[in-house]
Amino acid sequence: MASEVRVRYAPSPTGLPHIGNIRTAMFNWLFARHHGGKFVVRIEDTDQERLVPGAVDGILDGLEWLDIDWDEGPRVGGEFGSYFQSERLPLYHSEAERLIAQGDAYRCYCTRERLAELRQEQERSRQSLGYDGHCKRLGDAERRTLEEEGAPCVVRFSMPDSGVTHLHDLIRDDVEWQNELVDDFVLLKSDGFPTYHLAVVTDDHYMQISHVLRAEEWLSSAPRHLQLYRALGYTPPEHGHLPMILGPDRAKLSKRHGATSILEYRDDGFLPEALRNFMVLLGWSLDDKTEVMPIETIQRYFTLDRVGKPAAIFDVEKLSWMNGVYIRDMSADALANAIMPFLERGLSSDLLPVDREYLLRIVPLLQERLKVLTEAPEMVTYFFEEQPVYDPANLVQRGMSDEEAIAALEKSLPALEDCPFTTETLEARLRELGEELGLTPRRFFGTLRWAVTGRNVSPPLFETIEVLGRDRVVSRLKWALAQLSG
RNA sequence: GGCGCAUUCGUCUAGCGGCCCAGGACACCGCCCUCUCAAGGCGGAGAUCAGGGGUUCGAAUCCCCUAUGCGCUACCA
Repeated sequence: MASEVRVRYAPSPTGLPHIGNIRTAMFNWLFARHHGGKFVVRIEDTDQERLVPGAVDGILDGLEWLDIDWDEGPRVGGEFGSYFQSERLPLYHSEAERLIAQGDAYRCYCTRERLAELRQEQERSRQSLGYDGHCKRLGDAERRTLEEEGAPCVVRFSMPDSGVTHLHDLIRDDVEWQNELVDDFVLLKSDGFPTYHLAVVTDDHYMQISHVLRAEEWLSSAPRHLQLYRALGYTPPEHGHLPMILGPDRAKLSKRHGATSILEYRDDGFLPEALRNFMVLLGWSLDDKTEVMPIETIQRYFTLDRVGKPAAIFDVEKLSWMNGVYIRDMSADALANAIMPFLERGLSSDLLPVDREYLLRIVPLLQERLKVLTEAPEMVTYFFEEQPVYDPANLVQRGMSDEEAIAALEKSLPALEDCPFTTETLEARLRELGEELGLTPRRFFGTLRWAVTGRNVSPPLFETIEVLGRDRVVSRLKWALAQLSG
């Protein structure tokens, strides 16, 4: 590629970005990293009415959490700033004025009422929708009068009324539109802010964006943008319209599809690495079998020719599976760090603070049983409780008599009191004891499991006993015995 | 209504004319392992490649039509 690759992610701070939006950001970022180019973030805050306070930080925090770094934009600056469109108004105005002077745009004084009526009328008569060009045909005198009156107005782009606009899309190949079918869209709103169309085209030009990679929902706007580039005398960047991500109901992702913001996935116990890996697979693939791969691999092989066209449905089940894969791959230390905030939030306060050394020994026991971090607190409570509370009836396993259960506990106590406390020695000793008692491992260990953890499922018994330590285990066995004989 | 895009197992996908009566993964089912739960291993079921026409010796792959889905059709992005 002759000139430098420069791509951008241009979110509008009207809310927190959902997974589809971030996936688009990530594809841009991957494209930039793959080509050794620049990834810029630009905030498209041109709709004053829909601005949501805090949205910008939410967006940027989400990117940072995913470790998607940007070379230019908010928080990092850059030579093409400002990276907030609301701070670039004079630029849009001068571009609009130029277009008016050239005859490629005109002021439109149509009221919202007239526009609404027009639309109604068009719908009624089943005509194609769109502005009818009323103000384009205003006479000079008429126009002057309105101007002198200071009538509110917008600036509209004057679309060619014939010919076709052609786009060679990097993902969808060749697409064409009849110019007469696209109406004279608004460039500048009456509040002086540009619309997306004007802002995106001028900024992409001045920020020297080489490739516009955005979601497919923008494909219909491409002819407008292409015509704008032409009228402004700019060379348009390459375009690639990425497949969209749909909710389980096949509709465009929105707030009602559960987790909306990217940060919610963090709070729901997903790892950024897993989410990233999963997201990239929505619309891109390496080959016919590789799915779990490090980000370096993804960056190395990320090319547009491996991006698919059809929209994808977001499947949380598979994300959870992949999260589990990533969890199993972590070091005990890293997992302990990742889990800590969830324990601090999910464990009852009297069990806090968590002893990190102790946690480090627990972590290997739950590592391969964890899918999402939020499951952790529930899985480890009995490691921290003084005495788990449960129905003593559970100590008597199915097919066992009360006497057998009592005997199992009574005989185990002295063994646990003097046996070297390692998984191996404990296992050898207790297996032997089980045989002496004539109990199947299933029943014997089942009883002990309840006594030790207060649960019917847990990590392997002997490991669990070792980690819990002699004092806790002995006292829990005594408690169990007291319950049964009491 | 108009315009545009899309269409391979329930879901994510491989496939860019013969390797495909279609491969992998999640989920599902079974077996093995086993002190429970997982993890892991092995196996199974699951797609007449949306439907119909062509082109070709040969089509999931190219062309046309239809259907369906989605997107756009705002002084929202």
